[in-house]
Amino acid sequence: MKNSDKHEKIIRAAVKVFAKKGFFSARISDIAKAAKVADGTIYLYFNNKFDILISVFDEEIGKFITQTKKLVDQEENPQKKMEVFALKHLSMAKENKSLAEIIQMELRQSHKLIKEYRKTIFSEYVDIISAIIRQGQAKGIFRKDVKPGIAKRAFFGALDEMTRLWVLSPKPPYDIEDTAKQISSIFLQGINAA
Amino acid sequence: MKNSDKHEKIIRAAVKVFAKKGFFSARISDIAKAAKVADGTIYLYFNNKFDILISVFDEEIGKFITQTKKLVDQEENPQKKMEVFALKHLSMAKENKSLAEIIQMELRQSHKLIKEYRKTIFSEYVDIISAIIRQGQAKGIFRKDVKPGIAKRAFFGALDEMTRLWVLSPKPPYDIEDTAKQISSIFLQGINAA
DNA sequence: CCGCTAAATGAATTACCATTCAGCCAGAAT
DNA sequence: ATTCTGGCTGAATGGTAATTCATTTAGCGG
Repeated sequence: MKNSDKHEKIIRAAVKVFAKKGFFSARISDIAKAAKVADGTIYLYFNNKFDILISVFDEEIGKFITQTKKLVDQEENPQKKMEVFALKHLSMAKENKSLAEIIQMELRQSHKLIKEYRKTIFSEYVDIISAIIRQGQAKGIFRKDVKPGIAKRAFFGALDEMTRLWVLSPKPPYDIEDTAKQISSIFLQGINAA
Repeated sequence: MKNSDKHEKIIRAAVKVFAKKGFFSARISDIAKAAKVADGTIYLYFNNKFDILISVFDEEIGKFITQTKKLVDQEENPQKKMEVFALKHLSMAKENKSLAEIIQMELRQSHKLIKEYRKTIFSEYVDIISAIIRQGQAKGIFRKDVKPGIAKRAFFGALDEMTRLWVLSPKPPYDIEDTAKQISSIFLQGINAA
C-alpha cells in the first residue's frame, strides 16, 4: 500500500472502461475492478464520476497538444508542417486507440462543461493549423482568398473523420501514412497559390 | 384525445429534449412534459427510451438523405454536384439545428446498435460523395491518384466539423453559403486533375 | 510489541428514473 | 340514460448504480 500511484492507476483504468462502454454506461465498480482498487477508493482521488472523465481529458490531451506543437515547430516549410501535423494526429489515434475513442465519443457530449472544455482545448489545437496557413499565405505560397478560420476546421475535420473510421472499425481499412499523405496532398493542392 | 398525432408530437419533443440535454441525461418525463402528454403515454407509442432515439434517426435522417440525392442528381457537372452537396449539408444543419445537434452528439455513442446504425446510414450518405468523385475521375477532371474512399471522408469530415461549429456556438461565425463555397473550392482545387 | 495514523475497503444507504398498470374519462353505441 | 371501449393518465414500483462511512488494514515510530 505504498508506491503504485492510485490516481494514475485509476485514470488508466477509466480510459479503458470509458472507451469500451461509454461514460454513462460505465460503472464505477467497473473502473474500480479494472484498477484493482475498492469502489470507495476512487472517491479518495476523485470527487465523482464526471470528475474522472474531466481528469482523463486534462491529463492526457494536454500532453498530446504539447507534443504536436513541438513537432510542427521543428519544420521550416509550411507545407511540411501540415504534413507533419496530419501524420502526428493520425498516429496518435492509432497508438492510443482508447483515448481516441473517448475523444471521439465523450468529448461530443452535450453537457455544458464538456462543451466549454471542448471549445477551449480544441481551439488551442486547431489554431496550430490556422497559424501554419497564415504563415504560408504571408510567404505567398498559399491562396490568400482562403479563410484560415474555415480552412483549419476543414483540415481538422478531415483528419477527425478518418480517426472515427479507425475507432469504429476493428480493422483499419487504410494505412496511416497513406492516409496522412493523401489528405495533406489534397488539402495542400487545394490551398496552393496559383 | 383527438386528432393531434401523438407519435409525431413525441418525436418532435424528443428532438428538442435530446438536443438540449443529451440522450442519457434526458428524462422520459422531460419528453412527456415537452410533448404535453403523460409519461405513460410515451410507452403506448414507443417500446422504450432507446426506441425513441432510433425513431428520431430513422424518420428524420432518411428524408434528408433522399432529398440530397435528388438535388445532386439534378446536376450534370461533378464539380457542381460537390458544391450542391456541401450547400445542402450545411443548410440542413442551420435549418434544423436540434436534429443536427443530435446527429453530432448521439450518433457518436459507443452503443453497439448506434455504431451499426451509423455505419449503415452514413455509408449511404457519404457514398454519394465517392460516386461523384469516381464520376469525375472517369471524365478525367479529377486526379486519378485520389482514393475516393479517403476523399469522401475528408470532404464529409470537413463539412461535419463546420456543422459542429454551428451546433456549439450560439452565433454562427460564418455565413452558410460562404462556408460551403470555400470548402468546395479548396476541395475541388485539391482533387483537380493536373 | 504496541499504539497511532492514514489509506483502503466494500457493504449499506440513497437517489434517481425507466417502466408499469390500475383506474379514469370522452365519446360512441345501444 | 347507460354501458362500453380505447386512449390516456400519473403515482407506484423496481432495479440500478453512485456515493458514503463504519470498520479494517498497513506501515511507522517509540
